[in-house]
Amino acid sequence: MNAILDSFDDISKAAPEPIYQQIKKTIQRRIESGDWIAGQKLPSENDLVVALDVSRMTINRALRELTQQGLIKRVHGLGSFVAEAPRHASLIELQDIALEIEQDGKHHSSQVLSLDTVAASPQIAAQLELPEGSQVYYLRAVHLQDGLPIQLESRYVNPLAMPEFIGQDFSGVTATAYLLQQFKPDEMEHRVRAVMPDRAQRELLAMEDGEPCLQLTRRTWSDDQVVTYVTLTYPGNRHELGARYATNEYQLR
Amino acid sequence: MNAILDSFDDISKAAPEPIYQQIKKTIQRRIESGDWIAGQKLPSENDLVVALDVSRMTINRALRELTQQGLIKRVHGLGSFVAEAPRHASLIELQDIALEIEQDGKHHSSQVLSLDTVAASPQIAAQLELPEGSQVYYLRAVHLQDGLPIQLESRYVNPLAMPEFIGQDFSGVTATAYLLQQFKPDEMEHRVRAVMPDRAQRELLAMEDGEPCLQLTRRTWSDDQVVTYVTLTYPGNRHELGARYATNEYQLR
DNA sequence: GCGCTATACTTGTATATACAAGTATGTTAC
DNA sequence: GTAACATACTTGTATATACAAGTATAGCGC
Repeated sequence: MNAILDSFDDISKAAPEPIYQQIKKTIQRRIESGDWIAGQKLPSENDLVVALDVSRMTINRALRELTQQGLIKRVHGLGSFVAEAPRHASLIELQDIALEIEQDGKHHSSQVLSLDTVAASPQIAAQLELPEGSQVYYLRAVHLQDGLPIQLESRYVNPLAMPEFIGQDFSGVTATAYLLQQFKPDEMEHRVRAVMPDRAQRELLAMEDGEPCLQLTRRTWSDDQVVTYVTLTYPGNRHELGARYATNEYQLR
Repeated sequence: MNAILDSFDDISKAAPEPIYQQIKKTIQRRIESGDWIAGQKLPSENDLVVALDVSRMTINRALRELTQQGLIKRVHGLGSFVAEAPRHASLIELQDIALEIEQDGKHHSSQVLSLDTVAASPQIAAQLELPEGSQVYYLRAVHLQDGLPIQLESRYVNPLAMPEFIGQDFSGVTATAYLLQQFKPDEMEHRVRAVMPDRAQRELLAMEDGEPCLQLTRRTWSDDQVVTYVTLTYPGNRHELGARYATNEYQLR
């Protein structure tokens, strides 16, 4: 146990860096170096109070923030433990096509192809977690960047969750923007595939023969209901998904 | 100003929920409802101490955690302000192919096609941020899931950053796993495209004619150097990228 | 007008203390 | 043996207090 506490040599109250930060970094280094392994018990707050001659609140703050960062886990009444190593996740950001285009300094427009109430096929009903044959809203639209088609939107909406959807005018706002305004999603599922477009899609996207598409499908939950199930199809040669991040700009809990 | 403080009616010291939580939620609701707009100044800690009859440390904790969550911004000596609304980001997780396959309960194997030192083409040199014609390491490998090819890896490695790379044996560990073990990336860039494979790729991936591929390219930085630039090619009909998240499992700062 | 200083207000950090509440263990009563 | 209880140790929260340090402003001296 003393060996563990010895790790905390270099805590200095005179240093310009706050004490709680120094404690955090010390622990963080030990964990990331693999020196302390997952599940291992950390010294208790009181142990550290004695060893470092620092107030318990200061130590509490350090450990609390490490917990928020996912490096350690704390159990009320039991102690603090090194957390399992997080999955190494890399992330791609997806956002509303209209925003994305306009951030590029280009002009976005869209064209609604259809907006109807239809009976859900078994497949669609399953995706929306509704009984087969339920009435659902179905929107089809093309999004253009400087006049060139760049995204095909095929969206099913759960009328129980979004009754107003059918009456909206989507020439001005995108359905994505409208829905995000209406509710706060609490769960999302994404899939990205490469597919060959059928002829109708190829024509709508003004694509050459033999060109593939990037296809993104997304389901969005709110209140344990699937609100919307959307398939976005992009011409493979005209669009790519991507992002660049500093690795501490995002966090997975 | 009083109108703002009136929002804090429902703070109860007797409630089972901690006071700092109640304060956080109250503020969070006001911000998310659009009631308080970006840039608006919040009451100071001392204002809240008086208004809520709560210790300053409790309020400090609430505001500090809201800052960590990105909902507010605090300026030392000035005050606390409602933060700009975060971009609405949705994320896809990418991870080592070997891990992904084995988490699926399937068997991963890989085959190194080549591992050489080559002169970087202008394009490759640019991606690696090296002078044209630099010597770089070049690895090509196929990854198989239960014997079926599922990923083609084409990786360039900066020898200045990873001199040991060329001497490794990648039949046991994947290059991804090896590199992640060697250094901690501090920045990453991802792109996802749909492409048609050339004949060599099609054969390596055992694909039918006319099938598209999902192509992911990634650049990884450490110490402001590009360490590796990799292109991963997946058969479109055999693999998709995806993830499902509760929206508060990730966070973008 | 210009520059300096004093002042008031803000957030940031650290401490000492207190009590609540969860977990595990040992002990006692039956 | 088993159930109830006591105890020791842990984290979780809340308070009162103190000082440091950043920002803006008012007022003063010149």
